[in-house]
Amino acid sequence: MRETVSGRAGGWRGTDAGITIKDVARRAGVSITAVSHALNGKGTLSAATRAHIRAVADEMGYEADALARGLRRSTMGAVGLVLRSLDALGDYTPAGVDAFERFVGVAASQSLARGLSLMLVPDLTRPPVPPLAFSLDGYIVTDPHRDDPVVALLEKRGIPYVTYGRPPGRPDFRHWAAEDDAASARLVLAHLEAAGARDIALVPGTDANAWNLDYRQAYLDRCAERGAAPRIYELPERTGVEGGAALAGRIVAEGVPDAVLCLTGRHAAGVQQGLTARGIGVPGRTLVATASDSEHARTSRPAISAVELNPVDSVGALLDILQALIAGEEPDSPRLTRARFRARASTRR
Amino acid sequence: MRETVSGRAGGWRGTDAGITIKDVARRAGVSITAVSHALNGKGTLSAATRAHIRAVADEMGYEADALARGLRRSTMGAVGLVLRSLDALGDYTPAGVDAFERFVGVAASQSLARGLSLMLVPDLTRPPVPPLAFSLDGYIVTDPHRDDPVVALLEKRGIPYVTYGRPPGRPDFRHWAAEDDAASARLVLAHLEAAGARDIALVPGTDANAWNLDYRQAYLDRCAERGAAPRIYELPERTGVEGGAALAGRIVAEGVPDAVLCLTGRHAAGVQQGLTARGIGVPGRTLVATASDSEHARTSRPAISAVELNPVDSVGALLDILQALIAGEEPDSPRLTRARFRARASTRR
DNA sequence: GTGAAAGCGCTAACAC
DNA sequence: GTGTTAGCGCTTTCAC
Repeated sequence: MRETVSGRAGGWRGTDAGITIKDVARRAGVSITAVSHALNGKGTLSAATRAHIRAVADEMGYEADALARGLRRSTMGAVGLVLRSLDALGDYTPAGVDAFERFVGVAASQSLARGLSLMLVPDLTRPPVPPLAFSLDGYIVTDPHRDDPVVALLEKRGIPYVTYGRPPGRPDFRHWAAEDDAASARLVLAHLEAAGARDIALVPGTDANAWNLDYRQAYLDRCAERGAAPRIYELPERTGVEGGAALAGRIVAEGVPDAVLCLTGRHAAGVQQGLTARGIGVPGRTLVATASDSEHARTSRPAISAVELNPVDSVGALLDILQALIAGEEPDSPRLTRARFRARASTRR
Repeated sequence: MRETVSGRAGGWRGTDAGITIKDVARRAGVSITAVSHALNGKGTLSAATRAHIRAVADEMGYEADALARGLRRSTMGAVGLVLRSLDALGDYTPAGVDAFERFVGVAASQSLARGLSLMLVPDLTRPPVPPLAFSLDGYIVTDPHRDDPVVALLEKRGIPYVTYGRPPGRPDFRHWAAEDDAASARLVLAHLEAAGARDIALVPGTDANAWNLDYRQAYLDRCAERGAAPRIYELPERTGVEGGAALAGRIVAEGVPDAVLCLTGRHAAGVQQGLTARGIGVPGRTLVATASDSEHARTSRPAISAVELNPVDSVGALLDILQALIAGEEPDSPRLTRARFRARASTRR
């Protein structure tokens, strides 16, 4: 049947394209195997045949069908991105949480530069599971928490994945990259101390991801060093600005600290609001800083000092690792990147 | 061969999963045809068989392979997103251009809610073309410009697509949605007039997309109505804040207008900076506003009044249309959504 | 009402 | 060196 242009796009969708390997083979006067080998640099073909086939294929504008190729156990040229923090938040577009939007943008552009497409995938463990989910070449999972089911699923399926932020409780897992949170924490704390703060309160989130855990540990270490009593106020990420504002009351009631370090920008904005509303001046009476820069931090008055993540380097490292894994190589990992501290008015004395 | 669990994941990747239709068929004691029909609601099966097959499939955790299914001309459950403005900018993560990051986030979350995956795809007309690009069910193309090659390619391929913003020069094309730019333009202009502005300059970008064109037209209409002389300063989008700052010199040289309306937030921030640097007070001496809210607009001092886009409604409309197209139905389109004007200090008298 | 069989476009053994 | 052939997992005629 069908002796003209064969294939899906031929009789299926449009008018053009849908040129198949068959068409190229016929036109080049060779077998489809030859075409496949020529275009994939496999097998043993004479340089001449190879060149000829390539020329014909180019001329016809042939593009191998990714589906058929994928079906044959090759790779799809696409990786998935799962944002666990947003899964946890239950909202994929929370206002003012631009760190993730930036991460997505950077991930998309860098994937592209490496010839990969990026597919945004929601929590893989909850239906409806996106059809292509298990056909992707690999995954980037951001901020997995302890015993993360998404990680477990990928593991079970044998799908290569890397995590942005070490998966807590998995000391043997090495395929991750992240900013050096412990170093960032020391940086902020040193800055606060330099501004005269001694009694520093920490406001971490409740997700059990490496970010929360590592900051907390660095904070505790510092307290131990200084002989200071730790003051930790856990606050669920989802409570946002309001949660921070409400928490300010409790903090004040227990004695105004010299500084408050909030892990999320929204909490920091809320805490600062709450403090100010209670007559506690920032940075006059106490300092406020956040471990993740966000629009809320930048637009608060005074502007809130913040650790600015480094999505460009982190995504680059993650893709390096992931591509190595997909290629079956042993990646050089984990990799730590450097975040920057942005001193703003909220900690300026 | 292979009488255990067959299939790709079986002998290919992991340990688990990769349950194929064959496995289900064997376990249910029926043919694979029966399984296919039962699970897709096709063919003529007895209710009992159907139910039994479904039960077995569920129990086994069977998920049809999207690749194989796609190969057989079904749908992939995934749509592509092409951001033309960013293609034009040559930078997928420009600082402060958060409108697109928001759009991506909203598009991802809403697609998910409809059981679609979203794949970010770069300029389809430039190699390397992402392998899956032509296998996707449809596309959302944002801000296509006149004679857009991406649109032409999709058209030629017969791939369903919708555009965010009318494709200029294609009056017959109806599969688009967007904020009502003309209405937004009138809103801003009316606001500026209410603040006493009579001589208003317009700073559009140079991309020939509907957004630039429609604002310009609305502006010209207003000038005609009022008998005012139009003052238009075209400025390439990519020039960003610096471009705006530089332009301010030219604007001042030609006489300080009562107000400047910039289409991009970065231009507005730059123009305001440039004006201020030249001793032209904002909002004292002249007003500044932008047609697209951005971080630059919000964080400028004074904060710049801006039209805030409505990605939630727009993306919803786009997906409605796209899903209808994919289903072969005639969609209800085009659809206009409502943007909001945010009055800020830069236009407050 | 049910199932055998023919592919979708491609890759990879394995002959020639 | 090159081509034949057997599938990947699925959908879909078309016999039974």
